[in-house]
Amino acid sequence: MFEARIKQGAVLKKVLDSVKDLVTDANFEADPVEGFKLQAMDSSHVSLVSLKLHADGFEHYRCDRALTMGMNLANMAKMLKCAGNDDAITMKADDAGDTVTFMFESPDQQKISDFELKLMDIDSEHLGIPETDYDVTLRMPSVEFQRICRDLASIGDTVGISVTKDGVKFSTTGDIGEANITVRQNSEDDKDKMIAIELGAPVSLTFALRYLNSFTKATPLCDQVIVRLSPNLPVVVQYAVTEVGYVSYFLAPKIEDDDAM
Amino acid sequence: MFEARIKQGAVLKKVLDSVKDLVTDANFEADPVEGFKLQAMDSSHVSLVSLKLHADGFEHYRCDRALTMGMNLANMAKMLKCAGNDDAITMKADDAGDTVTFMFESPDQQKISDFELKLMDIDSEHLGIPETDYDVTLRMPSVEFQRICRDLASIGDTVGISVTKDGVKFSTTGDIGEANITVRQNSEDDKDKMIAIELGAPVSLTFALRYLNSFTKATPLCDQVIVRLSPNLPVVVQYAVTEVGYVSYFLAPKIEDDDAM
DNA sequence: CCTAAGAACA
DNA sequence: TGTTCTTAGG
Repeated sequence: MFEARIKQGAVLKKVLDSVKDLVTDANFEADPVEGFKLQAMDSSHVSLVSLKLHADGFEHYRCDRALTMGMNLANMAKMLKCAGNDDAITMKADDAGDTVTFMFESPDQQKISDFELKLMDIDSEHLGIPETDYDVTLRMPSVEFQRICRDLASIGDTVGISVTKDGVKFSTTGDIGEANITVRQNSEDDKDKMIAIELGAPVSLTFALRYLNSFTKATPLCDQVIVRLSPNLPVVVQYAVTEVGYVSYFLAPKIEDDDAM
Repeated sequence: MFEARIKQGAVLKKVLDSVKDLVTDANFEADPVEGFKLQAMDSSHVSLVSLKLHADGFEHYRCDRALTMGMNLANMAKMLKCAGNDDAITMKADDAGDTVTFMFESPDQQKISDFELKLMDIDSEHLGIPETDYDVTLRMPSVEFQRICRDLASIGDTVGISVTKDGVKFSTTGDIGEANITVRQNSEDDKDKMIAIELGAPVSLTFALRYLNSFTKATPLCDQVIVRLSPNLPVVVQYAVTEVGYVSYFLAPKIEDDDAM
């Protein structure tokens, strides 16, 4: 028996919106201790998404034993769209069942819905997510990161990210020309606008913008995004799910990276 | 000679928006006593719409003798869109003419427009609208009814509506799973949010969501919708046109209904 | 917060 | 031309 209730249903809706464009089918894992999580590669097997919602992030969480639930994320998202933004959402599944139920309760309890989604068998490839210290940890407003990735994608296909202690330079080149966007570290009072760089060593790497732009679907989740970089390692783009967990994306750098900033 | 003036032109615009998606061409009837009305089947001949605007709902109403005016509703809507929402609208037609004129007057009389629409000959099939007492009369916020029909249509094609004295359950089934939405009767102070059930006997019927979703195009007309149900009879979905009349829709139930709630 | 209308994209 | 996304309004 698995049952988890989140009061702010809008959070779960946003979480799903942030993964459904990247991954079509995936196994969710409900774990008695670790909570509710998902790890999957995108459909083209290039990038990787890791989602974790801690057990104690839920208003109520019960999971008798670990459960793997294979879902079509588009269909799951379709159902969650039927929840009002103020509704509480409860997910339920029997240990031996082949469905998961989403229950929506309006704040005044006047309207109660339950949506039952058929589960599917999905081969779960095991995914090696590197546990490392990164040379660079960058924090910046998630909307700003989204804007940069979107803007550069209109010029070129890849982005070079070069970080020094002063700032970050995002660069691209395309048929029509080239573009560089530099943002500086600040010590903003306003935490939402903060740009902070933790730097072990300067780093310069190149990534496919197409995937980064998919990652920014998670922008509505939180005000700040965290980007971690190390040479020859996948970049980590991480969004906090307020009070509940996080969504992280991983993308290997292009090898033909030039080290110059 | 027919001439009818309505001060709140926006009402007439909304009325037309609520029928034009369902019916392409139809005969309006102007009657000296009964007012301005329309009865028509939708283009696929499955559902039926009945619109009535009472003579005394108009600021001014003159109709020397009954007049049938065949109009293309899309074209009529196109013209009415040209009226400002605060404009007064006057409809005029000669007894022997083949056009109808819509005159729009801005509140300050600064702008006066008249649009002349060509009438067309339309075979008027006679429509039998059942005059009955219904087992169930359900009143609920029109936006909530709209939301339920839209949400369920993303899962399945038909909706089962089961009414007991406590509440109403809307259910559907589709390829990806199933869904149930239950709303409870309340005694809300706020009349707009009222959900009221008048129940002779419990009823359970099934309808095609496609048509119900067309009906909900009338949602902007008023805050509350009235749904009347009886076994083996078409459902009536009725929207009041404030102070002026109503728009009613009729749709026969699916026969393969199971009676269980 | 939710809807509807407009604008931009495919 | 149809669909989607964004924005403005209720």
